Amino acid sequence: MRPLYHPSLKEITVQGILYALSDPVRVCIYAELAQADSAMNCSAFLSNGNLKLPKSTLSQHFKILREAGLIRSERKGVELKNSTRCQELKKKFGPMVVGILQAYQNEPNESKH
Amino acid sequence: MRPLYHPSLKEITVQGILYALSDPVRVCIYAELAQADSAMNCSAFLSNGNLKLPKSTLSQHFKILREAGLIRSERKGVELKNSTRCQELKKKFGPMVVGILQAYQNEPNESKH
DNA sequence: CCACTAGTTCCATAATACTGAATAATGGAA
DNA sequence: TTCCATTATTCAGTATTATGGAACTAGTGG
Repeated sequence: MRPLYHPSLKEITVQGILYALSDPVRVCIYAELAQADSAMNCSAFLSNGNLKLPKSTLSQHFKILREAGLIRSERKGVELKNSTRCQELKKKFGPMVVGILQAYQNEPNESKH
Repeated sequence: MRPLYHPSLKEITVQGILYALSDPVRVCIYAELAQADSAMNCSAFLSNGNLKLPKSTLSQHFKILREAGLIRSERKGVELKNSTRCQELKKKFGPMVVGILQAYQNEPNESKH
């Protein structure tokens, strides 16, 4: 298995972030990670109420979030612990990412969780 | 030709906006419209330096921006005058859209224009 | 070593996007 | 009005990208 690639802050682009968050599943994952007080592993989303996706699809979504620079994934034994890189991103992109999260979380959308 | 559809503020969603801005061409168009002091028509982007796309493709991109609620297009004779709906969106989504624009425009990316 | 769990990779299928060509709509000139 | 130039949209074929089941890799514990 290949090592997990995390882009450096320099390599992260607005475009990459927007692309990663353009998918409903990925915003949902990201928003949940942002709200969580500790790192979550991928399989926490396997039967997570609204998200009913096979693990191969989830794995792909996590990869896209990771390679866009939105999340950090650390191996802990057999599982991956995922957390957001919000603080880092704030330094580079200002209020963009938090703005997206807030707008998403304020939205009166019932199919979110 | 069908009439141009513009969603009402209520119908505009974070997800729709993120999807619309997930494409490099569309962010480019949107950023340029946001910077322009007057409405621009579609064909202004036909041979606009970095954007070298057929008009059918551009037309599709404008449609997506419009139906996501990001821009407003008004027919003026044979052309369309496009402008952003930034002010409206600010009311509903707070700093999200402006945050995206600022981050995009601050980015030291040479292939933007 | 074997079984179990967590994620990843592969690949066939499904869904989207791109774009040249045809079409529609408008305005102006003859 | 009729014709023509201009602007933008629609259509259809092709190309690109996403999805998800099956096979696989890796770590952990018995």
